[in-house]
Amino acid sequence: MFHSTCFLEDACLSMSGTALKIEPIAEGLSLKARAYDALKSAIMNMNIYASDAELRLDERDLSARFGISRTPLREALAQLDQEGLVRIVARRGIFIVRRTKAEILDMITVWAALESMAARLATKEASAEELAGLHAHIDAFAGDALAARMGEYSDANIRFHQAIIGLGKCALIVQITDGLFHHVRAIRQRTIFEQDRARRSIVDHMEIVAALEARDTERAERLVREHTLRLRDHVDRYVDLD
Amino acid sequence: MFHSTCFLEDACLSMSGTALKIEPIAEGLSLKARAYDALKSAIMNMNIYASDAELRLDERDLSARFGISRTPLREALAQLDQEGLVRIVARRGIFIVRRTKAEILDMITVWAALESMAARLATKEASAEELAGLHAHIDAFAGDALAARMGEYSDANIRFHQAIIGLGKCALIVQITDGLFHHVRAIRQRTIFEQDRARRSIVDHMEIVAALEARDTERAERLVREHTLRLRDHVDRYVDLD
DNA sequence: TACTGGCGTATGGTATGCCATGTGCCAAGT
DNA sequence: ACTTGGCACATGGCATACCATACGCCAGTA
Repeated sequence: MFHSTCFLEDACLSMSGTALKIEPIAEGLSLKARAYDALKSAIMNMNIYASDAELRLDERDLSARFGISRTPLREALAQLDQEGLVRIVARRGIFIVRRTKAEILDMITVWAALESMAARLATKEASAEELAGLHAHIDAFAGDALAARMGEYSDANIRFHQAIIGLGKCALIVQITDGLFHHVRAIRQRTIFEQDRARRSIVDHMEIVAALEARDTERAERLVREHTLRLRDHVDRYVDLD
Repeated sequence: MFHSTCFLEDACLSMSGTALKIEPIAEGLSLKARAYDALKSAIMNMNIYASDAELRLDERDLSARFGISRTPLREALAQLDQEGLVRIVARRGIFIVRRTKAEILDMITVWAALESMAARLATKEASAEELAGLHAHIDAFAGDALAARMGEYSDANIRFHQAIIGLGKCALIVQITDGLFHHVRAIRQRTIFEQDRARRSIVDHMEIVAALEARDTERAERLVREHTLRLRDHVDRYVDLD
């Protein structure tokens, strides 16, 4: 099975000198997948102050606007429904779900649990080179550099946390946190400018890297957990949602 | 909105003396939902030694056997695909996914991370009565009673862990672990009879309850984590999958 | 004015048929 | 005997039409 594919790949390798660049040809994405991506990014980027009317979707209207039939669109919506981004109610409508503050707090809690476990695993599974790579995410913002580059810091911040999660080498932890990514990034972006949180964040990160490189499993886990739970407490106290 | 529904409920309450028992009438489940449930339980209960031919599903055949059209069946299959229970390949077929040992280990790891976080939360969120309720899951098996009731123990074991997770009062942790439930239960059932694990499990559980009731957050978290990671190590070493 | 009942419309659910493409069979050629 | 080309069939993707029900409008009644 798959012989023809193998031949094709072999041919490509052996012809590495030519300009021939075989590629997937078709964009490869099904209408369902494209509709899913479009809807997901639209929902994610939606203004949080949208009116109730904007929180409602219509299958026929959307299928017409995407230029596809209802069938693949419905499959995309069903997937978003399962992920909790929308809620489909029979014969009533499809509603974009507003995240409650409690749900945001739960997401941060789960993130704390999983990233701290990943940190624990990283002290055992990650190589010295991999751990050293973590410095790249924080060194650029050390000391005085932070103030000048605050704009970049928020993204570098979340990437640092994702990098730790990756070094845990647990695919399921990566998968679950990826699902929470958009929400957690949004809340980190929103809070990073408050109360000197960025500077304190950097200090925490350096301590975390030190613990990881010292292979201090318990300390690495604890520092990561406390770091993220502090974010949780901050959101709980000072951020106004709903 | 929903006025008629409210009237109905009020009527039911005020007529609480009569034999009239209004109920949902229709089973309420869509064909998609019913197909989903049927397929999920069928896959979960499938013999792990199924032949390759049995690992393949056919939309038309299944829709005929369920007595429904392909559309709701496809939606059910798409959901199972997203959950990772099956893999749908365009114009190739639908294949039941065999879990690799690495995936099982990842699930146990995530369970450990989330249950230990739940235990941490439970020391702060759960009432004394709620924590006392945990005894019900283990007292029946204390001491000599265990040997006589091994058959029941496996289920009581997993229910104990779910109870702790519930007391963390974090809906998302409950939701994620529910998704892992079937797999983790299966592996616990498979290993509980080995190497006196049941008896040691009981001891662990009693210590965990003690730590929770003492509101010792760090200890409760650690005991739960270590308890589940021991299961992970046991599976890693002694259980033969794939 | 307030309530009721029925009917039309909107909307998600379901059934069905066609389409594009991957696979395997089989015959023809070497 | 082995390769090759093409055809038939299998199979998931997609389009379309119809169905059942929730909601709202509106006339009719007291």
